[in-house]
Amino acid sequence: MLTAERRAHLLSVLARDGKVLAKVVAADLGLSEDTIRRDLRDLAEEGLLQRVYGGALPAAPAAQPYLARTTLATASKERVARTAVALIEPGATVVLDGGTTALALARALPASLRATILTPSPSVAVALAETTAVEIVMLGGVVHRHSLVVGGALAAEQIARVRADVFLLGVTGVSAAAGLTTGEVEDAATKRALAARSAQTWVLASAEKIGAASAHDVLPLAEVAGVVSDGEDHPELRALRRAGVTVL
Amino acid sequence: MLTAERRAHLLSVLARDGKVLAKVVAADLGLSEDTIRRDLRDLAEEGLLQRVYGGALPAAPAAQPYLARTTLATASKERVARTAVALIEPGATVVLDGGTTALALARALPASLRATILTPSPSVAVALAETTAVEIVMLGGVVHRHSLVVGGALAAEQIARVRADVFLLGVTGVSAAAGLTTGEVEDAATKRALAARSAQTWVLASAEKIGAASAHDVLPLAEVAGVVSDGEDHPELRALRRAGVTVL
DNA sequence: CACAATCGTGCAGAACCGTGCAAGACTCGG
DNA sequence: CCGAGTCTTGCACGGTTCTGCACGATTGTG
Repeated sequence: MLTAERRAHLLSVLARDGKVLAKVVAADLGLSEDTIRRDLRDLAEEGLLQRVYGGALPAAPAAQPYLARTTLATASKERVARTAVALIEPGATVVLDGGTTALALARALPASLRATILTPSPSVAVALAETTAVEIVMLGGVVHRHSLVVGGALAAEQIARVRADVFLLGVTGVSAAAGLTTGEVEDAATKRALAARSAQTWVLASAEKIGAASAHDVLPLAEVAGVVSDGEDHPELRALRRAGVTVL
Repeated sequence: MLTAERRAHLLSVLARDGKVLAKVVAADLGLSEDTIRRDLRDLAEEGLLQRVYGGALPAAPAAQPYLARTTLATASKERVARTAVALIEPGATVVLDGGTTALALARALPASLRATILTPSPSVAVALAETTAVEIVMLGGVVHRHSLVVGGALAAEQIARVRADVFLLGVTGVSAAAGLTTGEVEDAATKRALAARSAQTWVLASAEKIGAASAHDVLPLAEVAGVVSDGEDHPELRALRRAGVTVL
């Protein structure tokens, strides 16, 4: 029996029973417990299982690497994401902003979509790499800790050389009165720059953003192609429509 | 019996049983184990099977050597990460490469560390943002799907304007004979460029990289300040030390 | 606290590996 | 047909890796 075989057997027992008892497996395979223990030690070293007294258990649920903190996408954000997918045409060059709604959109993209997606957000880039086959261009710059988006001179310089078909913009406030607003002054500048270099700008705004206003202006509503939201019956959405804004 | 015949037989046994035992096949064919071993070695070199102690197994589904591992930082990588933390001095400007070992390092950094960390990897940037207070500079460029690292002209251009104190380099192979190697040709170029712009380069190499060689040369060992690894007693590490390489 | 199960470690024997070497088989030009 | 060169094969040797056992330490249990 080969070492690799034996280890595969250990892992399959683990998968089947949810645990491995060194003693039992040793008897099953006709080997000494020492050998099994050594295998378990090595497998634990590789992170494939978790060693415990008497045997082993499945590896600790490998602490979700990223976005553990980034709050999970709410149902509202997911609805917005699904609607916004339709805005991305095959072959287009798209700028996908940062933020949890954009992240939900990145995850909602069909795996087969062919497009080029530019993003200022490392977490969006990771999500895209994991779940889609699009070409991903990461903007460089200083990473803003709270919003997880790049900014600064380096980002501005790169943005100035970009030309995109669609910009999917995330903000923290959308209101008929205040327009589009966000909480970070520097993010606002980056978003404005991205909008200026894109043929169309669509706003991704989950329900709780509607009617809200934050500290820094991003753009007036007149400069965007429309807003993607949910919760049709929200009075503020009606106000936006009356003001001539397209709302999906 | 012709060599080609014999090898075809080995592969068919492998396909039938899922494994090949050198001893058994040698007896079956009436040949010495040496001959079989040589065949297995050559077939493994061609990537048609995977050599293991005692025989061979089907070639590893070389598919996703990166992403699958992204989630699990093995104990070895974590040890390397903890050792490497000492290389980052407060206030320094550090380039932290991509890869799982670098990711483990990002997570191992003390939350209070003050430093500027430049990285070509979105996942490293996310990890740094989540667990540390360092200033994070994300390099821009096309995100390489497998390695989760940026590359291309945009990245090269930015790197050319960087000047860092320390570069913590991740590779997939470190050997006294082949030097530092990695699996992606473009990543190799990016890593070289980063090394060229850093005062010191240290290699992060968890145990399984030691003695391994991949397809593309990154740097000769002479051009790095040292290698951070674990598994003190590895013979290849002794060889590296004899060759004058600093090993932590 | 006492007892049993389990663990880690050191050790020796066995299995396995790579390498060098020599004999034989094959190839190819003359 | 012949001989030089190359390739293949089996063997011998030294080194490495794996495995089971012994022993003392550690952990779990009543």
